[in-house]
Amino acid sequence: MDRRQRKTREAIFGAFIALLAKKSFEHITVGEIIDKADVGRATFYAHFETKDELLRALCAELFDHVFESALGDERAHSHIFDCQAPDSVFLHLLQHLQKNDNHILQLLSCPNNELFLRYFKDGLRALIQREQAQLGLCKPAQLPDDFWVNHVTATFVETVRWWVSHGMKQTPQTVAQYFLAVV
Amino acid sequence: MDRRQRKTREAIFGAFIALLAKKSFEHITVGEIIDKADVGRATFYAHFETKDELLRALCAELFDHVFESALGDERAHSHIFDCQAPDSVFLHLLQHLQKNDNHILQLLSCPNNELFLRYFKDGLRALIQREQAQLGLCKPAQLPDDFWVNHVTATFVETVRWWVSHGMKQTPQTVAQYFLAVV
DNA sequence: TTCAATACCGAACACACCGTTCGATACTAT
DNA sequence: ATAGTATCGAACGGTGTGTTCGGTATTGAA
Repeated sequence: MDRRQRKTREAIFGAFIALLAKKSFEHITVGEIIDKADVGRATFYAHFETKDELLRALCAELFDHVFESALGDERAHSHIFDCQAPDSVFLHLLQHLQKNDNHILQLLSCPNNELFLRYFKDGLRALIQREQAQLGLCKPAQLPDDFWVNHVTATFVETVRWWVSHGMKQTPQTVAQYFLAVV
Repeated sequence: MDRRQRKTREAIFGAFIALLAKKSFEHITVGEIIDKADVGRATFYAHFETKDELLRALCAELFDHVFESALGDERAHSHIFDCQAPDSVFLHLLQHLQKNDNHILQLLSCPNNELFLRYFKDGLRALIQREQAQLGLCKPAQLPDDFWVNHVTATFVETVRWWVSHGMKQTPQTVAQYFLAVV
């Protein structure tokens, strides 16, 4: 990819993330983004059709990375799926989040984080759906499968939300323990 | 209240709800609302300072009613808090929702229902926080109190969301049972 | 180094929506 | 009957969007 394209794209993402830390998505204007990114208006629209599409691209970039790396590590160190450590995937995700890769945490705790929580949840649901059997969670017998998957997913997302909104004072181990206690 | 005021207010609410069933809040314009409600532009702004304020007023009207009626019934028929029926409050809420009072269900299942789910959740959290002891839920010992309250709240909201998004094919009893099975 | 491709700039434009104003009209409560 | 008030509707300034286009600067390959 052309170096100019790359730099522009990163400048826009950077400006966007910085703005998202201060105000909600709806109140951010394209004008503000291109000012902070210091790119021309036409340039912005050459990269992203609309502000919504920019958000989508950002989420894709961020969360794909999180889940791929989570799965990648799983595949690399397959011991994670051992019966002795059924909670490791969740713990691993929490630790990954704690490292604050790519400012994900700013986004998850910013004024209105619904957008990001939704992406997070969708990605996570796919992961849980796929690896359900290996996660060592025991589903109460009478529950429909999708209800259970949705419940586990929502509970983990909610746990993360609670964690970041309380300043992440607990260790990932503690949080993982809370999560497992209720699920 | 002046009959004209009342009619206008209801016309706006009605138009707003109808539009929300078709498209997301952000994509609804004041122009569309006043067209469908058949009121003048100035009239709209005489009632609501902004579109956001209209949403807030609608949510307040809807959910206050739900929770008040839930609590009202509790207070009236105090047997609901009997130890024999610790699940009755949740069941009652589900039954109340099933009656589809004031189109709440349309809103909870419309394209982006985040707005309503947030209001629903906030109201519900207050209720659970307050009546925690009487609800017959047993909290695992080591959990922080607010984590637990948040978890129960989020789980109930998520249960309702799952229910409506799957066409409410189950009876309130069944759904209440699913909820209690995971909480 | 040269050069064609292409990314960027920036100003201008048409368009849509917002929220306000104001004089005229119609309705309501008493 | 009348004073008070809600509504109408058109018009206006302001802000944000997404597009266009001619000119400039950078890039990657020959």
